[in-house]
Amino acid sequence: MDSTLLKGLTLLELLTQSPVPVGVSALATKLALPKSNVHRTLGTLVSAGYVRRLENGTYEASLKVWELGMQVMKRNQLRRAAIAFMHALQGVTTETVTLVAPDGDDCLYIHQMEASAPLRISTAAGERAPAVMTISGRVMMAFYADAAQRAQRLYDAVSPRPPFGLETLLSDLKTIRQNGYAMSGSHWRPGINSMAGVICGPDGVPVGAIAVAGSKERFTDEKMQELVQPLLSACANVSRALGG
Amino acid sequence: MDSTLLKGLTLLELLTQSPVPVGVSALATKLALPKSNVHRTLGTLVSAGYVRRLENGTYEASLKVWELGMQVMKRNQLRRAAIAFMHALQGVTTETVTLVAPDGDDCLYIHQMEASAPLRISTAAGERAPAVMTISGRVMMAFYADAAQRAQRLYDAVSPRPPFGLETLLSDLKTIRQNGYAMSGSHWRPGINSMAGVICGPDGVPVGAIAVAGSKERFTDEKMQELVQPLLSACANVSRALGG
DNA sequence: GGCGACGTTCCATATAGTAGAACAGCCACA
DNA sequence: TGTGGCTGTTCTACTATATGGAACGTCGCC
Repeated sequence: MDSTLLKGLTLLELLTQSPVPVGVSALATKLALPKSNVHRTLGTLVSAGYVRRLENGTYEASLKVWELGMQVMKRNQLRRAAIAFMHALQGVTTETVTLVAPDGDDCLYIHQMEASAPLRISTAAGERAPAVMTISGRVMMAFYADAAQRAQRLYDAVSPRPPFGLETLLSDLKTIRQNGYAMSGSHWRPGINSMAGVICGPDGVPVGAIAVAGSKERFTDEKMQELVQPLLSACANVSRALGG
Repeated sequence: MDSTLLKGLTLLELLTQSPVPVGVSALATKLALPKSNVHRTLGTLVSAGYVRRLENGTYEASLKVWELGMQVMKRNQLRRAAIAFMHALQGVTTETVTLVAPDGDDCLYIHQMEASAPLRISTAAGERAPAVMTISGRVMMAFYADAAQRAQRLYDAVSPRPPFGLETLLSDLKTIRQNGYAMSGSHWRPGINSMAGVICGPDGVPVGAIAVAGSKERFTDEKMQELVQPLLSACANVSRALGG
């Protein structure tokens, strides 16, 4: 099943995750592969432009992966549909507005519009977090048809074990479903208030979420209450733009 | 030389460049490869998470490439060093500020801060353009030690043939070198005024450029003149932050 | 000066990818 | 309602291609 390709991709992933250039030996031990093998694979990755070889014989990922990735993101339906309405929402609040998509057990941070007073602590675009631990993830989970089963599966999958029980999660999801939006909790990052609404596709299945987050002191409960309607209408507009 | 890996990467590039999902046959003919081969390769790309198979048997690139690419970009030295000073520059002007890096014969658009009145026509982050055709590319070319040779090579490489002669380019570069910055031209995109300064690494070699661009009507010659000093100091600051 | 760890090169072996043919499903046109 | 031509997919014998151990040259450190 194309083990060579698979190995090359794994190698590329390792390099993209490494904060510093890596040598052949380190990569070889990490992949449990002979040095000569890794060396040749690195050679082809270099000749394809995905990896750069530094003068001291170490290797690092080039920007080619990023360039390809940006082409993909540029065409992303969710982002294209959401970006205008996010701008509008950004105009109403002064906090950080984030676009999130579900991806496996996690939610993936697609786009972020930083507040004028930027929120340094928050997760940035391109990162991911367990769905159970974020309001964005929760608001999406709440609106799946099989919400309860899915919640249990995701809850069991997350490690380390969350600081709350499964029952708490399930009742939270129920509340979210009733309200139509999710709020605060600050389970994921302490000191931060946040709220999120769900974006649904044509078939009513959650395909994304818009979240607003700010520091507890500035982004008070009152301000959040004022934002409920703008947030919900933004989400509704995006859902409609997607054909829902 | 790991032809399988090379082929898989080419396939991935094709998919990232395609605006719509593609079928096996189309990919096979484009790569001049047997269908069965492409089919198996697509299978491993899917199992690795880089490609998604749609229900109608067509394939499209997933966001995994983008996710990896964002990890690389997050660590990018140039971007990390420049972003704060770009923000400062953005505060002075109301136009679009762009960070550019040289990459082969092209310049690659690393980061873009949109103006309050956004400039829709300009090239976006993740895209690339021939160095000869942009002020950002020109300001970097002008400050290489072998500027003249490099200019000739890049001039000959670009197609279609530029609407200006090599002599014009060389004299332009000379002017740029004397001024310390590049201005306007609007060779690449008509109706747009633009200016750029160069960012140099520790060894004095150009490693990037900062460009400011706006519509001819709003971003007048006078406004550009006022921006020369802020732009140059921003570039100098970034160069210094890089150890230059 | 020599030990150890590094990146790199080489080459016989067999494994893993190749390519063609055959299959099954779909759609369009007659 | 066929039928022809297009999909994507499966299968298999073949051989070209990746494999991995051993040997090489080089650097830095004790």
